[in-house]
Amino acid sequence: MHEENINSETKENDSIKPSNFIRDIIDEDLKINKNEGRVHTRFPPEPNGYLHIGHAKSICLNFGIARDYKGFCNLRFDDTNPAKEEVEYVDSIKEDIKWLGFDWGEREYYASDYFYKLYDFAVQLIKQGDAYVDSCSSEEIKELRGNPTEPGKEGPYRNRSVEENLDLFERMKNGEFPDGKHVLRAKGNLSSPNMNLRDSIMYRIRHAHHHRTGDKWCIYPMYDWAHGQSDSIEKITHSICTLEFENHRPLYDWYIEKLGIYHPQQIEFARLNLNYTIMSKRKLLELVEGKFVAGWDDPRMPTISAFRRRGYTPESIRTFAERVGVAKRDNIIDLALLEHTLREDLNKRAQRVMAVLRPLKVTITNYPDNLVEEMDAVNNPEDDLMGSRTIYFSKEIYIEQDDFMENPMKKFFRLSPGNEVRLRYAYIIKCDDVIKDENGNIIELKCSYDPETKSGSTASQRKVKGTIHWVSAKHAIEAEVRLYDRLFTDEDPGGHKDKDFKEFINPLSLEILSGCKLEPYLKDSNPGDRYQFERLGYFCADSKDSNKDKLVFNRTVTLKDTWAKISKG
RNA sequence: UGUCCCGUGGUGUAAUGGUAACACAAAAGUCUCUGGAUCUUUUGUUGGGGGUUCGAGUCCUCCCGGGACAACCA
Repeated sequence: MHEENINSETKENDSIKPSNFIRDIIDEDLKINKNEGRVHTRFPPEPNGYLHIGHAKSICLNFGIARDYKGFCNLRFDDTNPAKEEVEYVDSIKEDIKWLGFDWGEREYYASDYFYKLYDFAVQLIKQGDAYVDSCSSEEIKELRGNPTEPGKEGPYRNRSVEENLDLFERMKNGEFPDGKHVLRAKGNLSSPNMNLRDSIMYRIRHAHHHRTGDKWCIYPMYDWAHGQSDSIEKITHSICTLEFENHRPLYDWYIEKLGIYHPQQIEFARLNLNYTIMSKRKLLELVEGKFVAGWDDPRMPTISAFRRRGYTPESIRTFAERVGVAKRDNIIDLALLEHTLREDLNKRAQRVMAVLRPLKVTITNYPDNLVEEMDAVNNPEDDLMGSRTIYFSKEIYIEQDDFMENPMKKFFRLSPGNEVRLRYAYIIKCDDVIKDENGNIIELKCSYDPETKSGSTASQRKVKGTIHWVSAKHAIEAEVRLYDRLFTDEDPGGHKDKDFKEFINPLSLEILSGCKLEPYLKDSNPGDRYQFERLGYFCADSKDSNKDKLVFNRTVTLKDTWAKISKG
């Protein structure tokens, strides 16, 4: 492995602690010594898909608070629905959190760890008359629940005796009934304007195999019943979740109070939305299952594993999570902000290298046939410690097709007939002749160089307007390069009622280039290594497909390209 | 038309009754052997009405707008 400093941690600006309303609440709690001064959060993913950038925000929030307040953050898998959950997801979630740079220590928990405890809590509520077994079908329950403007109605089973409820519930647990036969419900308030309080379902019967408890259980707790009690068991002080659970908070509090157990505080914040991106796990799963992308870690996905594979650094994602802030209003963050934090980080750390993606052969007619010159190239102008490397120059080189224009438009500073350009770290060349094939395609350029202009020489002061990158033909190595662009053409692909989000998939989101010419320095690159291809962008050796025999690079992000703006407008 | 939540430049976030700020984006310029980076500059903001106050983005009130909620999902 090239042990560049890009693979090591760099300092972030976390000397300035972020301020937000949640930290304000914690500060106030600490002031009155609530929870004996403890701060304990948790990150509670459901293992039913891969984590995405929105989860990264939540991870940074929860683990960041624990870190800054010298508290703890638990990792707790919310695995209460065996139908959707898999160990593959558990493993990927752990990997992603670690990669982001957070550590849950020994505190890896599962809601399923508490199934017995939860069962006992349920028995307690039944005995108190606060829960009952309902034998209505789901359709009947829905019917009786009413709607936001009309109160619900009492069903025929609501006033069963405690004994009968206890008996039925135990038999539910023992597997005496088929799926859907009964449910356990909280005895709430059927006319509450908050639908969540209208006898929320606590348990349903599911004869299903669970990834951790196997076939031990055939009743599974619902989210509302499992979550708050799990928080309480773990003595979580601040249970931070997203806005859609706001209406659930009264129920969260109700269960805790009825049970008389430790009362964590639920606080809701607005989830992250990114333009040109879809964040719904259901839709992401649809993209994966429908083969619209190559998998959860396809570099076009907004998942953490995809960002990793694409070449994003964990630091840049953490910085991003900090910059987007935490508040309660709905937001759509500009993708440009994420790309900015990425470039900012990569600019400081990425090894520079020259690579020609769409090669155009250039023969330097007045250069000696067999001469090879060695030149010194700076590895990172932002970091002297990264040193320099040797590059090779010879009579035949490749330049980028985009760096030549037969009929240059104004402000085109690169190569054109009769014009000069500097070859980075080498000489100034002039285009004398354009060679075309029978179809009129440009296949080669004949140029002449000015021997007096070698980089670094005292006589090299002559200025030309443009500098381009190049690779010596005889020294070049080949690679496949995958150019990734945004997956959707619409700013809000999921926001159209009349159109399916998949209609907005960008047909140009992936372009695969083969036969790209790289400077030989890259031959030892390892999967995951990140580079800046000068003047093009940041690239990362693909972690799955790149190897010694076939190098594959993913474009992480382009450099800012003011020329693209000029040439378009 | 029930309950809850939310409205600050184009996008986000801050200002905790006292000069509306920061970042991104956009635009102009500087510099440059990366049309990158750097540096400089510019544009542009408190949803509306009423009230309290010496003073309101902030407190009160009404209105307007947006979002969430009627899975045996989380």
